[in-house]
Amino acid sequence: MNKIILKEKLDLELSLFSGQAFRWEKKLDWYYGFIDNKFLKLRVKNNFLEYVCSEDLVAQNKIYDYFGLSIKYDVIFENFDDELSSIAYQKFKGMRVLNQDPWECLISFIISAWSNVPKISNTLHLLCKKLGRKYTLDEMIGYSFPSPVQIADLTEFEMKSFGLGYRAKYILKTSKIIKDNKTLLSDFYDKDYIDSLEFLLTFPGVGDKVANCVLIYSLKKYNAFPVDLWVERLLIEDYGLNKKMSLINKRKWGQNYFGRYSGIIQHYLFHYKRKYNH
DNA sequence: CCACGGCCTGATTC
DNA sequence: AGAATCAGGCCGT
Repeated sequence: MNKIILKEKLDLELSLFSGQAFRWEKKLDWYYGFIDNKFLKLRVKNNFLEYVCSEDLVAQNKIYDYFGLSIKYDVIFENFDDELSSIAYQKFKGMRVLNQDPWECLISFIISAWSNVPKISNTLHLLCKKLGRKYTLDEMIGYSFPSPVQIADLTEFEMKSFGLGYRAKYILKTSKIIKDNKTLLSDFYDKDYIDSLEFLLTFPGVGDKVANCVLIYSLKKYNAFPVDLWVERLLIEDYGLNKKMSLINKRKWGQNYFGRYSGIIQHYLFHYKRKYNH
């Protein structure tokens, strides 16, 4: 067993099950899933993040980075004077915006379009079970996320058997674009928000919302601001935006109002709205 | 540039 | 029961 000292509060339940990642499983007090493409389990105990790896050891800094633990959330929220944001922060303290694998994140959010969390999880599981490498840890089985090449070689018929529906061709086309250019996504770590956004928008099945999800949940663009159904309702009902305003203008308004870390604040507000307001 | 309708699918509702 | 409706949007017109 390995340990990481926590200086920031970390709530695994909130971080892993707040709609940003779809493949974690909880059993007893452990959370099983993949970080850096390696199967492991995690739990938090007495200010330590404990973890056990299946085969290959995961570098400690990769885990640290996955939960974005170098970012001080207290500072972000203390420096931003907004009642609803403070309430959401106090309620869900310990919920971290993850830095996932960009490739898996991209596919996950293309699948998420006009769908729901259980369905997204199920589809991803079927896809990984079909193509991923199998790992075991305790009694749990995990399948790694397939590469672009592996997915690109599937037929549309096979894809639809995962329940992908009309998204199947988006996933296929996107995989084929990335297939021959492996650094295409990780290159965005070094590029700014606008360049990354514009490039992501060229992928089929990727619009403004999905692109912003990939930017905030995997590429560390902390001012990315996905406007989904819930955030849109929030902006209209709680921040007085005009219903008629276009989605992109709502997104820009959010980025301007919530500032440099608007994406992190967005995640708290999204979770708050979704949980308490329907 | 903006508004609108159609869309795979599985769960839930009536 | 079986038809409508709904759900973390995107694309084409």
